[in-house]
Amino acid sequence: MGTNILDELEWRGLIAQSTDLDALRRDLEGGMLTLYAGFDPTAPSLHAGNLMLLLTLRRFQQAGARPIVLAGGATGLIGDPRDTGERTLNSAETVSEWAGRIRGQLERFVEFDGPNGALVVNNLDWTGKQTTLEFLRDVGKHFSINVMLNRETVRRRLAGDGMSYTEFSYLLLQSQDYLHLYREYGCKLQIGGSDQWGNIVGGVDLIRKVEGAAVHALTTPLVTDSEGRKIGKSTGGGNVWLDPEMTTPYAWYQYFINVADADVIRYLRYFTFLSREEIDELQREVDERPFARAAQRRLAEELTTLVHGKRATEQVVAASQALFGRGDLRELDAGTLDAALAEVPHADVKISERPTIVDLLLATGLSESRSAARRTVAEGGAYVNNTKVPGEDWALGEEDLLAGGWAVVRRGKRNLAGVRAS
RNA sequence: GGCGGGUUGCCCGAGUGGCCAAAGGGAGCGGACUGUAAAUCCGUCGGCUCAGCCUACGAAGGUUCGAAUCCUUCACCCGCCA
Repeated sequence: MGTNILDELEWRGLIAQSTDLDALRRDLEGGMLTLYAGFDPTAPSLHAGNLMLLLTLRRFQQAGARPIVLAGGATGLIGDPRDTGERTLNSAETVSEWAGRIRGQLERFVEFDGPNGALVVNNLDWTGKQTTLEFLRDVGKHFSINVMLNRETVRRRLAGDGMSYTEFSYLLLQSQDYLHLYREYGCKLQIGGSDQWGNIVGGVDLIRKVEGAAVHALTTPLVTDSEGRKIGKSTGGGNVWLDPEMTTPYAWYQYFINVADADVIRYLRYFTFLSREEIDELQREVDERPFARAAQRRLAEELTTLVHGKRATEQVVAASQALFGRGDLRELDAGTLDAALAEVPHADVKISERPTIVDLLLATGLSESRSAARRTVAEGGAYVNNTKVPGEDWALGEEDLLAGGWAVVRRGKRNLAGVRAS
């Protein structure tokens, strides 16, 4: 069985911190290892940042381990403390709904068949019925306030606006989860992002104290781009979500095709299952022919296929080629335009109303307000069919229509939309 | 409960009666240069029926010709309390 999984993770750069790796290696060799990773429902969907951890779980499964994916129905009600400040509590209904949706997404990245088929659990199932007294006596007694106060996040928060008892307790809940999964399924490894290190070793300590067992912790690096932004934060600020309703497959693809040269090889290691040789080859491409963007294309295709499937990927690739290709838009036929523009925001307009460029930018959602649209035009950032629009009075006419009654509206270099005139 | 400090635009943060749609920084956005990259430079950055008007400096009310700035009340946050 795949005992070289740790070496694999190592060269991919997926190991940030760990407990005794040799001990983990021995456990991996000793039989089927069960491991888990938890995901809190803090939003209706997972985002690109969560994906790396999920894929790491999948790598372990491919190497013969049994993965447990945990949806944090309970922990999501409490909120993992972050440096920036106290979270706003979400209602129980909201968390429950989000947990359900996230659970559905989690299920897509692991296999359920076979001897090492995955398990999906929700920590509300064992935490929800626990009494406060049980919690305080059985779990709380094993945690030292002194140690907890020394945690990085806690210190930062105490130096700032403080922290509620609720969030302070989060560590105990997550630790208890690990203990529960150890007892129930013999789970001996928890993986998480490096910001989870404290929470994970909290569980490791708890298990040692109450069960006398040595279990493992492994974290993946927090992925930031070369500018220090978290992965999956689109330049607009919002997250890049797995849910196609929240981030279209086209937008997802575009996010990855725009990854900087300085980041793309790292991302290929983190997010794809390409071999070392294939990635080395792409590295050469980046070095020798950076303008070809071969690595970015591959990354975007792999990730779009992984999340949205092969068919959706073919469509967004075709759309991207049609819209970003050097060819003349007027040469595209109606079918190609229909397919391509279906992938980007689009709107219907009436040619008889002579919609101005401001109207088009607004209707397609490329601009958020008339002021913003006017500003864009004034700055020379508005284009129709790849031609710069001279002024805000410009209006769409019959002569501007492409096949199928389409016109391609663009804001800046890469924000595209379609308008269909009738 | 008492005392003290605080609440400004997406974020940080200056502003203590008019010159404030509000300094400065960050993020964002557009342009130039490029490779749908990075860096750099320039511009922009509440809304609208846009040389004007409307909304905005925790909330409500008040003083004043005029308030983010003064007064009152309220809410919330932070700190301290033998």
